[in-house]
Amino acid sequence: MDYPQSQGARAIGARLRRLSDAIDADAARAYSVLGVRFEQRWFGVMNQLLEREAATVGQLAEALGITHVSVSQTRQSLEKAGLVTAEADPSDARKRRLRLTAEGRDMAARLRPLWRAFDAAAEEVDADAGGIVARLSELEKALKQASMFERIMVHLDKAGDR
Amino acid sequence: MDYPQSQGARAIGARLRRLSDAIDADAARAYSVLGVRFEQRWFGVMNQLLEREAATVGQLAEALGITHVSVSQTRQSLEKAGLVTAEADPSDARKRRLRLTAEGRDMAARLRPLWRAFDAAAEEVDADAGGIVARLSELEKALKQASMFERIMVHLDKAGDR
DNA sequence: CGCTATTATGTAGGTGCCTACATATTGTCA
DNA sequence: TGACAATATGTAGGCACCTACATAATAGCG
Repeated sequence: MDYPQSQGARAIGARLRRLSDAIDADAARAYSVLGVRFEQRWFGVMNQLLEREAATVGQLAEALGITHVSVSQTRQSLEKAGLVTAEADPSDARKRRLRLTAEGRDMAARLRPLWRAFDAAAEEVDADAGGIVARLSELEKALKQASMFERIMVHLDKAGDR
Repeated sequence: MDYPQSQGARAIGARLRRLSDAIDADAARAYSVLGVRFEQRWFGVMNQLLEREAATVGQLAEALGITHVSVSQTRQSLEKAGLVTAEADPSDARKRRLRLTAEGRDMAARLRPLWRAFDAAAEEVDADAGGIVARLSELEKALKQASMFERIMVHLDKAGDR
């Protein structure tokens, strides 16, 4: 038994990160094997742009559940790679409308089999891990109901009572 | 239902990361409320040094399940903060022996109640999320048995057969 | 219409980990 | 004993996100 496991619940944050990093690294490796330069964070944005053709930074952020800053930064590297274009929205100069370029669409088509394989691998792993995905949903819900910070503070106050 | 949940298993890596980041941020906030400057990554190293008094970079890396590079970098910021000292091992000049300083011990003592509160909060969340910690262990085991990369490749080959 | 509040997105710097590569030390073997 | 393999740790750069702060545009109100 290694350290994270020996620590029970306390190492949960660290374990989540390491699992995430491991999965990301494996995905990167898969792209690399196909000879494709691809940033993992592009997937969410590209997938959304495939589904809806155009979207603003804010819309993507909301849809993906990340900050607008992350979307903005991702957008910049996507543009640099020629996969996405960004233009001001006609009805509101603050908004930037993002679209896949033809090259972006080609890339997505090319990666479709790989993304399918990702899906299959992920479902397999979910089954092997006793339904981790449903548990993640529950964890997200639990933290939305009461954040770790709030919980920590409650226990800290209790300790202070002694 | 937001995007990560709507994507089922495929967004597992991203979800793990976001949960991890959220928990880290909450922990950071708790330290901040106590007026303590503390890096989350210090916890694992400091806890080990409390338990065993001295340890090498390699030992800590193995115990914590992270790379020696991460330990080395953490050690450097801990030293800079005056919480840890590092000296060459008497029996092997390559090895660096790390120890908590008196200041490091004081810091740990001071944080004990907070770490206790972390533990309690984490166990609470584990219970609320239907035993996520055990599922994480199963996920770790599943990925050790067959990595995401290997699984992706298997499915990719299958797709190629069509 | 002018002012203020709100909204949209960008810049800067940071987090905790990783891989690739590098250097120095120790161990082993002929 | 010397050469080479193995071991220990460090440097550099990267990843995908975050918060704080900033600027510009729009909405709303008197």
